[in-house]
Amino acid sequence: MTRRVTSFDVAARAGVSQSAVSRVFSGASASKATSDKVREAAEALGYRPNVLARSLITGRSRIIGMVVAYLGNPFYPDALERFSRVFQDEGYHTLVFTLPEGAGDTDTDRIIQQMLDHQVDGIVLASVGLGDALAARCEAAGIPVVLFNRGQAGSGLAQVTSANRLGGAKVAEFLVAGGHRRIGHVAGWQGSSTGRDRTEGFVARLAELGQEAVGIEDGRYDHAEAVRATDVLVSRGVDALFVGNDHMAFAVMDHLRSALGLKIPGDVSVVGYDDVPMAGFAAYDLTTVRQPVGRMVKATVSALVNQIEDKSAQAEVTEIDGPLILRGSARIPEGLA
Amino acid sequence: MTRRVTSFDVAARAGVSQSAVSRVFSGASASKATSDKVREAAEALGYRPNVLARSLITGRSRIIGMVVAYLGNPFYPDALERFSRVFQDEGYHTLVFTLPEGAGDTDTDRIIQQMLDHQVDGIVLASVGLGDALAARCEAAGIPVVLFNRGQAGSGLAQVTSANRLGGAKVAEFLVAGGHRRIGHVAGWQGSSTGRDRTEGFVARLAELGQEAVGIEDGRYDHAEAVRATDVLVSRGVDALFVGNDHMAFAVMDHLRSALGLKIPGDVSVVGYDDVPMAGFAAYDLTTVRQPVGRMVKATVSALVNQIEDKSAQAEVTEIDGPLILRGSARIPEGLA
DNA sequence: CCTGATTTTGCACACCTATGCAAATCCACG
DNA sequence: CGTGGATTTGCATAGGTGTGCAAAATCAGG
Repeated sequence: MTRRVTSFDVAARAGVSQSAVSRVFSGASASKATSDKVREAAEALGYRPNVLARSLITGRSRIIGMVVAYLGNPFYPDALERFSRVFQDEGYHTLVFTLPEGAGDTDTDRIIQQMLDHQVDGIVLASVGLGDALAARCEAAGIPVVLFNRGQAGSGLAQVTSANRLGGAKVAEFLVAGGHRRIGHVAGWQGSSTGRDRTEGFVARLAELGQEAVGIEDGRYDHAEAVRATDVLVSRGVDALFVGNDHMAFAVMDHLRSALGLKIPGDVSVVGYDDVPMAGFAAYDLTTVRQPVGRMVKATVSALVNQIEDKSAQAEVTEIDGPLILRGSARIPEGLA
Repeated sequence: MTRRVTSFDVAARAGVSQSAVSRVFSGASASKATSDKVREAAEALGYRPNVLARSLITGRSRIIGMVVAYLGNPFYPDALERFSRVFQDEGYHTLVFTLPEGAGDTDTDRIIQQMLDHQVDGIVLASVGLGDALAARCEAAGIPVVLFNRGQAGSGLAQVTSANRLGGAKVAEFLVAGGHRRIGHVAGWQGSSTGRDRTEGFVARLAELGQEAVGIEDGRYDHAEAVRATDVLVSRGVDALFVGNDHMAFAVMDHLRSALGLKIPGDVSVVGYDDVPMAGFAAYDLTTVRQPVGRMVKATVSALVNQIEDKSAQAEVTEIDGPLILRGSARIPEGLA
């Protein structure tokens, strides 16, 4: 295999110095004349700047570390695909880090170390399941971080979520307006801010409307747990269930229909959260609160890039509102179409 | 922020030369004595070798380029997550490249160029939707490539697939044994080897059993196309459908039940391909051929790593057999439990 | 203790680009 | 043409590691 073409080769051919070549390709000042000569020579030789050498000296890799924990919930692959695309458009690339199932401190440390090794310019933490420790250490390492779909109160970290409290409230209003009087809640993991916020907004609005949940069970964003929670709530005679995310809602609906023989929404109305593509499939036809993935991703990227390019930029906290999508899994109040 | 700790700092503290430090950390020969001194000093200073500098000089980045096109089919996120994990264990990392929807040659070239820029050590092409051009150019660039879940006859490229022909044959046997006599096929994209192979195996076995498909329609691995195909086949009075992958099978089942009011498997049996997690959900309970993702991923990684570490290693072509998973979406022949 | 074979070590350079600094060039104006 | 100021250019070095080569150290054996 032939040797790589370097900036020296281009310089020689263009009759200028290596630094001139460097300046042309890094966008620094250069006269029209040399710029033209350099570009022509580069074109002829097939020259491309060596990203590694460039990163070595500038200390910027144009690589983003993306930490994910569980792609089984289809919300995340969707987000990941968009992230990759948007970052690509911004001239960054996405290095994926996967945290093992029951990730302990050792694993966390190893991941961080690996990200530091690769000198990632920024980090996206894209999973509610990631412990606070990880975020704290990234922060400590001096690398810009944005939490995606996950908050952390008082941490001073940038974060992008949907309007979870508001979303929970919308569901409460919708179910009450639908005439439900025995409402249960299979909550998102209460160890996560998204889970807690949705639950809080839901409960608060319910109270304002003069109702109280028949029961609240933590589904931990897990299929088996959600099924267990469903059993508990059904035994208390619920006529509607607000489920902490779509992924659990599918398990809940399956269980209600197949194992318990209940009709949806005849016997029980079900409302989810996320509006993943599958929610629109006829088999579920799930009424749910949409998380606007596209806008959330764009906001995350822009917040991160801001922090990278202007280290003094302070951490933004963004909340994006999403609509309640009406489908067939929950009784629809009269006059709402 | 404080300056990075370099191998010189460690050398100074350990009372040896920088090259000694380098040798210790790159596993070259070094006496026990210096090795100990160096490790101790490194520990004390918190030294870690600079990956960029190392890559710059060795020309090996320990980064794998992973090209994906569509994560909407849950088979791929599952694979991606496993890839990331297995590569991590092997000391590699995964840089994700996303190909836009209707990717033309321009996009393809750009992706390749970016992978070359980052000097990836190897490439995994993980999507049936990727054109042959991409694979050819990676090959031409002299970078080891493995096709995942995708073949390319006579290309000389390494590839890992499931036993698609055999899988198709299994479905044919199963449906015929189940007493079906009007069998239709919503095929996987016939522009891909996986799609073609499954169809071929299916058709051939059907012929051996003295039957012929009532109709074969290309579903192109797309929801809308699959629905269209279903309409065509139902109009010909099918009593069973073999669908080219689970992702389409869900759309087919939704359409059969909701739009056409047919019972599964009462009126029509449905069999899919992949056995993605969702296939086990009660709402679909899909009988399907399992693609053993775990083993396929391991085989892919091992084939790629082999090629990277021994450039003369020839491209392996691996086919992994997977079982037919019996569930409730298709009539089960007597005596098969 | 000496010799030859073997291992370990240090020196110096290569990898390729960005950038501070000073010299050189350019431009406009008197 | 001369002068001051603004731009452009080249020189030299930094960024941190791996590695060929020769010198030094170690070891075994007589």
